[in-house]
Amino acid sequence: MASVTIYDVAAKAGVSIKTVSRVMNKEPNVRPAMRDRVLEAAGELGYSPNLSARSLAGSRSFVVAVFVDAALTIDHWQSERGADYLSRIQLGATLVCREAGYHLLIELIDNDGPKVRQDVAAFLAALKPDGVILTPPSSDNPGVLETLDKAGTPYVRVGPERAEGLGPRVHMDDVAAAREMTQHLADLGHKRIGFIVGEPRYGASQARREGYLEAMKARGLAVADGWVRQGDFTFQSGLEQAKALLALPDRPTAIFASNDDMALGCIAAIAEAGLMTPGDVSVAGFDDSPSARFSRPQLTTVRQPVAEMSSAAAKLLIAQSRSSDPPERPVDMLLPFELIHRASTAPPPK
Amino acid sequence: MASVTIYDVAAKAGVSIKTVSRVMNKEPNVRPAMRDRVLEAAGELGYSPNLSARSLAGSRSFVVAVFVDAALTIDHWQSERGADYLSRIQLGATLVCREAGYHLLIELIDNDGPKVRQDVAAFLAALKPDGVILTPPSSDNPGVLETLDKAGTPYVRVGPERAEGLGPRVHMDDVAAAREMTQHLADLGHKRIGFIVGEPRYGASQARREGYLEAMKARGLAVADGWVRQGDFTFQSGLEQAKALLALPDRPTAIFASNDDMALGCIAAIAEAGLMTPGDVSVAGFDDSPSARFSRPQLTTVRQPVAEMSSAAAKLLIAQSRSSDPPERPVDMLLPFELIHRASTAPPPK
DNA sequence: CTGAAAGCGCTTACAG
DNA sequence: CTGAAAGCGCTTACAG
Repeated sequence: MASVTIYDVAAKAGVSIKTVSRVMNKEPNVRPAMRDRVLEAAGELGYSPNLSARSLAGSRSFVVAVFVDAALTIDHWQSERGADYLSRIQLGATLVCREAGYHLLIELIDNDGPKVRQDVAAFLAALKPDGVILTPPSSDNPGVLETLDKAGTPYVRVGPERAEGLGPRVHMDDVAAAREMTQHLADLGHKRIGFIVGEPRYGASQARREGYLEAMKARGLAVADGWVRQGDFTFQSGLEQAKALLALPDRPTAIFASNDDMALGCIAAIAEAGLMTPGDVSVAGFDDSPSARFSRPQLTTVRQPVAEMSSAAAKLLIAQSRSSDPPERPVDMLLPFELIHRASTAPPPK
Repeated sequence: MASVTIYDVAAKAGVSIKTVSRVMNKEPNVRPAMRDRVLEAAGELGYSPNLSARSLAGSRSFVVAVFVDAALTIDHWQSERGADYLSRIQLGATLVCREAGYHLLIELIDNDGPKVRQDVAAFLAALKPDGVILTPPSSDNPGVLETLDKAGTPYVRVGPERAEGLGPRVHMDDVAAAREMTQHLADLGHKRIGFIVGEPRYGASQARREGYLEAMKARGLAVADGWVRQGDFTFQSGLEQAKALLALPDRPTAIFASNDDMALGCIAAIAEAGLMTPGDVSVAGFDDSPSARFSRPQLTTVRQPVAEMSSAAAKLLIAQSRSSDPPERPVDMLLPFELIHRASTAPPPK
């Protein structure tokens, strides 16, 4: 019960606590013999430095925080929708933290609340995390960013929409991904390709639409009235918008939905209309969510490097906290996406 | 940058730091006028007590940890399967923590590793969390439980398999849930009901099989050879075992899969065999995962109170950390499941 | 109801 | 290469 402290280890090893501290922190200037003696004593005693004491006395807390939007989280809970994006964010970050002896803290943020700045400032003052990983929409929240800057807490923005000059970011190219997926459909021979836009509050929604429009233009394909439809990232919206697309006089032979949930809705709508995917209508999604492989046919989609982005963010923050160097050149990591070709896309019917 | 400390607030309010401390901790014995003065000073200064200092000097850390299995986590990542269970665990706990001013830490545990005890002991010594939420299989890991007991750290086991006498637990009745689902199928008129068992390492797998067998027996329904098949909770295993069931001479008219992923595999297998769900074969799942509503037909399944279990666990731990009372009578909370009737189950074909 | 003193377990300068 | 002193920002007894 009574914890083992640095004094116990120092006494057992017959050295000063400062030497124990040096060994535990892998600082130089300790003779190998001393080091071994300390390590042995620490091992026998089962000593593990108290993080609070380290944090209070020193400049590091060994804690990395992830800011997650509170409203989105509650929404996911209530709607029983998946939280796949956040799971992946956490997986990537947790693994990196663990390897480095850091700990990951999940912090819920009211991005739209009137007290975001206060909340964030209070959190930073209380916890003094060595770094913060910002997930959307915190990644673009000026109040959050400024508060972090003011506190001098390093952070990395994951998948932000607004460009540079706003602090380090790790992201992927949504425009290019949507462009390539549209090209894939065009390459299969589709000329009439419909598109379902995602929830407008997410910057990614606009980026994906842009990529679609660019590719259509580049291939000289017309975008007829009613082919670009507004969804909201839910299965239901995909179902409805696909129905609308199928009801069009000159209906598309392919539908590109901005995320997998909507794409699954499209497949359901196509089946309900008595048509086949991909025989009559091809469907492409975006995300590579778990359900993309459980659908029949399996979904052609875009794999986002979500876990990789958060791993990269965690690594950056940990490296920075270790070196305490000035944040060198501005970080701007672009991670590659991947087109996953599965069974939901095929050439259009003859 | 330079943090606001308790001394700044005390100076500004013209009181001692002890009084500030009393106000911040809502301790009694402070005159309302004093309290107001302190609160005002704290507000103007934007003061937020340093958690490390609080933890070091006091007996609370305001941190609740969730133990998550490392291997499972890595597995989920690599297989790109969902981590729905863990998401729900976290959602429930995070919300409660935030409301109470606590912080949630995710800690990866090597449940099968040779150093679990050491790892856990080191974590507890370093972080001194006020409580730990154990998710399966940590909930049943003797090494983990004993280490927590030895350190005197309060914990709650979520969904453990082994019964009482092993510390507080919050769980649901898997046997009853499987029994009721089987009864539901029998009530629809099914007499030939197949069952797909889950990954054997999970205690829930056995419990669900037991519930199925109990209900079959109670209804006087025979369980023919080959009707109980071993799966592993993956879509693929559900697909394969359903194929095997459908190939049986006297094939079942209903299949009850131990989780939704396998149930979705069943639906796929039924379609591949040229049959209809539920027209020819009914399918029931277990979990109410997000994809249960994206499938066609939508899945009849069991909703587990996962978020509710972790909320309850977090509440218990926070209450205990606040009162520092002896852990009263042993906690054993049984939370209700819910049968979700959707479209994948119907009477058997005439 | 209020406060002065001691101490939590470390790291940070600073000496030698 | 090693160590003695001071201090991080709080809470815990203990006085009054």
